[in-house]
Amino acid sequence: MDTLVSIDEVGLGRRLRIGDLARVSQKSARALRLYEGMGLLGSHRTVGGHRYYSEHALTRLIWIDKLQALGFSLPQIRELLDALQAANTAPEAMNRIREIYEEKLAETRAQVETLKTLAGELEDSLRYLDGCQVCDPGHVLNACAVCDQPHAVDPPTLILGIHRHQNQSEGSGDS
Amino acid sequence: MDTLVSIDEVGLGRRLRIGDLARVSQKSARALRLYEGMGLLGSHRTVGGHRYYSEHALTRLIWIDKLQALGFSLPQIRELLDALQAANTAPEAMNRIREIYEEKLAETRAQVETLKTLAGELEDSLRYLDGCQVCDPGHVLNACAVCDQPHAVDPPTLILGIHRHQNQSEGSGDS
DNA sequence: CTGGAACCTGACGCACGCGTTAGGTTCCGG
DNA sequence: CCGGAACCTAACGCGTGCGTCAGGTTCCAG
Repeated sequence: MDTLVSIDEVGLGRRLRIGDLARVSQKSARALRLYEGMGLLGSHRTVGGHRYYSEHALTRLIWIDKLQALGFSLPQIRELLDALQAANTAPEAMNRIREIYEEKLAETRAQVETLKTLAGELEDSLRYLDGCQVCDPGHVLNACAVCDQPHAVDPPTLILGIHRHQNQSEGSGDS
Repeated sequence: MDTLVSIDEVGLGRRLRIGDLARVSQKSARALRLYEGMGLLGSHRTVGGHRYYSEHALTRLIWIDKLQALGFSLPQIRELLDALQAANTAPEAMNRIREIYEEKLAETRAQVETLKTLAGELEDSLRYLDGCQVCDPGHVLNACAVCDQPHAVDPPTLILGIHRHQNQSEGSGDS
């Protein structure tokens, strides 16, 4: 069915080649080699030097992907793994993970709030622009520049920033 | 022409020097010059070449900052301004803005959902790690590697990715 | 008028996460 | 056994957003 190599019957686990893993993981082969070079992902090699991966590699890649989405850089992910290696006992290692995850959780929640706020500002701006629908279509941009027609509300920040007067040269200052 | 009048009394309002603007905007002077070079921010110059900004510059910078937080790159912000310049009528310009903002709004909402999901996974992982608290402190990392103690639930993805066996070389034995 | 702070224009550096040749080797179905 | 697809390493390139000299000029309080 799949282009996946003949695997199932082998019983030795899934031996994915780099192209296969790239496909299933949605990463490029380049990325996989990079991750390996950075110590984020292991591989086996054939005598000829070709990489082979077990199915665990996919788990690892999904993990990496999520951490990336959470804002970890690859070096940071590396540090996380290093911290594990450095730990002598399992609880010690897990506590390190816990610390990092807790910190990231707080960051992520904050980021969610930030984005929600910004989304709200986008909504405000879009609502504000509804007022522009009624502008005279012949209204010259320069004469309007974010519309001097009466609006129900004050221009949101995301609109105000667009105002003329800022780009190359302002005319003599005047509101 | 140039209303380079010395507006002493206006005080804090107008005529900011680059260092002043940098302070109030939380941007570096380097960034301000960069923005200007990219056409995102205008300035006046003294005869000697020093930059001066009106208070509108701060509005523009706040705008830029929010767009950056929304994921716009500086070139994209530039394009946005270019699109405005290219528009002949105000409604045309505003419709362009509207399109871009609507698209970004959708993106942002999606991003919020993604981050919420990931935050949830972090929470799951932290809860899971609670089970590790009871591990034998002498538990050797290699013998545990994300703990082989009984947990109430299955390891979340953000924990599974940590499992040993992936880094440099796997032992051939599957676990 | 003067001195030191602030500013100016290059220009190079850096961190990040890959993409993309280039030139050669290996693998595997037929 | 063969040929083309897939793989290998090495190395340079790119887009993004600045930081950071270096070397010189300007501004303004005193």
